Amino acid sequence: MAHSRPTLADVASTAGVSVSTASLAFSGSGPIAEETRARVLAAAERLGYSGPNPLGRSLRSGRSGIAAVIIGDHLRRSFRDPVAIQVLDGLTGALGQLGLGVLLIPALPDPERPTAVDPLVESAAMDAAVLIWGFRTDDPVLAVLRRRGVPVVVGEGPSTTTAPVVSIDDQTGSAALGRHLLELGHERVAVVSLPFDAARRCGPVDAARRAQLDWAPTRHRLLGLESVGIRPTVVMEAEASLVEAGREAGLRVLQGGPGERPTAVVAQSDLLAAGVLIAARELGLRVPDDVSVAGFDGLDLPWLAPDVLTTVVQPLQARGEAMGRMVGRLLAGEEPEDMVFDVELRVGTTTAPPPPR
Amino acid sequence: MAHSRPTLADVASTAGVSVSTASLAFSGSGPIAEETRARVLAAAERLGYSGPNPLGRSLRSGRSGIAAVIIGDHLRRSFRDPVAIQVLDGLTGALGQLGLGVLLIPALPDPERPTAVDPLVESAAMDAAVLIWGFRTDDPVLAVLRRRGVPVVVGEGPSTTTAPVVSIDDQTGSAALGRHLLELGHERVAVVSLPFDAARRCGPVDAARRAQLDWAPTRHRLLGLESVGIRPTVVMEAEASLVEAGREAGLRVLQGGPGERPTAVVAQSDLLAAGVLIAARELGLRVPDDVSVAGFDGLDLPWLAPDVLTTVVQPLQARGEAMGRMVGRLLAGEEPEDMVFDVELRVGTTTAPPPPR
DNA sequence: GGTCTGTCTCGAATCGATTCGATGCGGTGA
DNA sequence: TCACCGCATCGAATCGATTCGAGACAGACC
Repeated sequence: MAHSRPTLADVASTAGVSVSTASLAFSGSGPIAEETRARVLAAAERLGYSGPNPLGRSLRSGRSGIAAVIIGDHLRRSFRDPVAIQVLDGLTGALGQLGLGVLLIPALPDPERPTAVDPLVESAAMDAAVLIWGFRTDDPVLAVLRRRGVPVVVGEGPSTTTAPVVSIDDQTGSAALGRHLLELGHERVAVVSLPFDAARRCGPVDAARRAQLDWAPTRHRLLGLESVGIRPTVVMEAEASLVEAGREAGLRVLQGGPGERPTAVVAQSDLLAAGVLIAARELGLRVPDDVSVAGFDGLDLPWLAPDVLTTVVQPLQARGEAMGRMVGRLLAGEEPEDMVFDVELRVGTTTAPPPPR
Repeated sequence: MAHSRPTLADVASTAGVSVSTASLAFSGSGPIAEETRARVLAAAERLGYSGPNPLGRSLRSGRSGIAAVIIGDHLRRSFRDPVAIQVLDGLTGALGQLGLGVLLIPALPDPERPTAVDPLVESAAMDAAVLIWGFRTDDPVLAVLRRRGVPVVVGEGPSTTTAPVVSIDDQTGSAALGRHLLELGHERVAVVSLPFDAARRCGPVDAARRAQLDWAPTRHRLLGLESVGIRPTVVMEAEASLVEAGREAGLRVLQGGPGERPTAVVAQSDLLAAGVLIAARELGLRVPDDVSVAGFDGLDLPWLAPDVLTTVVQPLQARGEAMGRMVGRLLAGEEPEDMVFDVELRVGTTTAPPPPR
């Protein structure tokens, strides 16, 4: 007591009341005379007691006040994508409303021990977990959380789980974009895709690779195009949703003469699309005169000015907030349904009819 | 016991041992027969017991295994800056090594109640806190943490505190950049600065505003230029370290004819510099022929290609890691000194001698 | 005066683990 | 044979709070 921080018991004895009364003075859950309360608070002030220790409180209540946000990648890679940031921002806001803090866990899969899981996933205190990025259908993280009995919300990830999923209507949005390109008259459409899985290869996709496709947004956005009858001349898998990766993929996709190369490139994210724009510029191609470029996400990319990207707008922050609210419902004992947000095609200046032959 | 999750006591009684022995089987801190241990683990497996409850463990050990990372802004604003992301990435990595999780707290100052503090800062369980962004010298967050007795490491922030600070040598780096410009022959140098404080105005800085300058990197980078004799023709404060803000400030700074406008613009971050480049392009100015532009941070900005920004490179991830290690030393009871990283001038293609008159 | 009601306070149990000191036991050396 | 030692195990205290049921007391009413 001399050295360590004061406890509620110290405060109580200083104030001349019992521990339970002192507890009441802080929590306010129960009848207490105003005068007594003031005496307790004064004693606390005097001792430099700064409120009930959260650890003791947690143990008793069984709740830690923490929601884990688990990401299957390095932060420096995932969070260079403004998409992730905005979702996270909405999520922390909504969780904050619930009184929950956000424990950030970058749960990198270890290629050498694929079933191993970050120790924090295994043992950190958490009332719920949100998987927002980069998980496989059979991800061990999911298994560990289930074993621990932690309620889980899945942001972007496998849909074949027992956890509720908050996602966007990738497929419909992609289909709308596809129709837009068809109406403009495009026949040779190339796709620069998001990664297929954690392997993060970069290169053209063949049938074998296509069969491995495990990442939900990638698959749905591809299906959307195909659903309106577009057969991509090539699907070029990018290493990550980053400008640099889009540029690299763009350079490979846009090779060839006017008769061979695609007249339109659909990138599966705005950052990839920005990279493709840069690649086109480097190759001396005019957008949209020589080639049309479209993205996905609806980011605000001022440095593309004066170009305005044709893209599919998704509600990023709202998606994060919805994930947060779903955590709340899970904790309230409900069994929420999956949730799908609508998206909207926004036509900019980067798509136009294909060049005449 | 029927409904709730099994506890160590359940496992112990199932295995036919005492609770303390069962604890030993999991923690491994103490002698235990291999055979007994196996029996305990088997019982745990049978009951679906997934390891000791972190809350109980925490209460006993007095440690939560959590380090708070506190940011004085919305995530969607701070984290759109790759600088913040890379620092955070290094930080989480280093804290992970220590077995600490990262509790992310966006502690937005409430303009109506400036002394109020996010409830999580007030009451979340944490073994240490790292303030990485956007704090004033007399920030109430710091006061609350001190009252709670939480060890604090300051990333970018007030240097006049009792907490150790991990920073970079802004001033020397800025001075090197200043000398580079002087050697090229520049006389009219404008500055596009980082925000001065949380107020986030955007506009030219007058003496009164200059006196309010409370944000360490802004001040030091300004001092560095002045220390080599550069008197900026104007200091234009930007709203945030973002491309769009840099563009806006750049448009205002680059007004005027060849004889009036600055021949060089020093932006206090690479994102701001990128915005200035865009502004110059929009105004029909060639870089570096008509105007030189320099930044700070040393980011990888592929979409500026073929330009390569002249900038001051700072070790972002290493800085984050150092902050993490400093937390470790604080927890070990040491009293670490402040830490300052060196930076390095990297000359790119965006600076050249001023145009002849 | 006695009883009842309502308000305030208290003691003790509880949350789930860790840890320290004690105990029992088989084996060794004198 | 006895004292002693080390290993494995156990019991009980402990961490810091919350909460429930019980008790004390004052005022109101019959």
